[in-house]
Amino acid sequence: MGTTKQITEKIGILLRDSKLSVTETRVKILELFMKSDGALEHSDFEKLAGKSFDRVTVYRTLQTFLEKGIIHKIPTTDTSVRYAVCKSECTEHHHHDHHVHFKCETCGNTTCLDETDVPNIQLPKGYAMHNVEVVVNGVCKSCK
Amino acid sequence: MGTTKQITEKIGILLRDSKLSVTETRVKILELFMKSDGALEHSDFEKLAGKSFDRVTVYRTLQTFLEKGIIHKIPTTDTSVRYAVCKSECTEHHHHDHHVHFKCETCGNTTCLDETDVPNIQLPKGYAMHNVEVVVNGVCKSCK
DNA sequence: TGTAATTTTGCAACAACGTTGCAAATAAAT
DNA sequence: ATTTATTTGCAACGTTGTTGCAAAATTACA
Ligand SMILES: [Mn+2]
Ligand SMILES: [Mn+2]
Ligand SMILES: [Zn+2]
Ligand SMILES: [Zn+2]
Repeated sequence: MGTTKQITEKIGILLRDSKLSVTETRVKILELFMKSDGALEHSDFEKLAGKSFDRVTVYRTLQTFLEKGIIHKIPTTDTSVRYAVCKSECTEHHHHDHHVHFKCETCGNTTCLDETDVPNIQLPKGYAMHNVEVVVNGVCKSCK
Repeated sequence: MGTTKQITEKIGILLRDSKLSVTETRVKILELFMKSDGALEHSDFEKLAGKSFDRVTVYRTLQTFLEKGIIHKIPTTDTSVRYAVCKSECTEHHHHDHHVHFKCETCGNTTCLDETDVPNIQLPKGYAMHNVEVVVNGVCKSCK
């Protein structure tokens, strides 16, 4: 994962590549993503970072990152929205997160299984497939 | 699908089988589920049924149906929660909705593809799988 | 069928979440 | 360094979801 300094530098490059100004909030939020091993939801940022930035700013920042292909959403069955950082293949114009997500019923963490590809699905005739989301529920490695 | 009278009768049986009182609200909500071809979310009931029942009652009714295995949730990437009626195999103690869900990007409808089984997933070592949720995004038959 | 016991509903009040407009602060461009 | 463009924080507001409680409806039972 690298030192804090390396991470900060990496984040600066990532933001500039996405044509985004490098601001304290954006850097801090990306740091939290990179230091966390699971997906994060909106309320996590207030918990993890204290009240160091405004709720509104967090909403706007996540929205911007989403549009730029820096983070992606993960489906849930509750009213929360979870986000995780994308791999380098994602761009402003196209997301490529073809991996499986795992939700641990014990610790509650949601993680990207980057090495686990989503399988082929055979749809009924007449349906056009654009992308497939897979979320596996169970018990994760750490909780077993 | 049957006549309205047949549906009402079916709903009465379903409720009694689940050891639930047969109330106007419950019958009405199940009717809306059965007459809709897609999944419904909370706000749909207020739209479809006018203000004929209270918001709180809808929340409580959906919660009850969920616990009794009458409906199941479908994952989303926004703050909504979608529900659809279960097939007969689901019980109070165990859900068996091993089918794929489809979200149409054109009409916005989410449907259960009851005939499309969720595929096998090979998880990394150390993970225990309990169940798999699959949501396919694309364009549905009617919108094509 | 009538009455008592149980369950469900609707209301009020509240808390949490999410959005918008706008002025002040910050970052980028020159 | 100054100007220009972007981002942030605040206030205000609307929406969504929760809880306690009394009234109403349903069920159980005589
Ligand atoms: Mn992911
Ligand atoms: Mn379904
Ligand atoms: Zn875990
Ligand atoms: Zn459609």
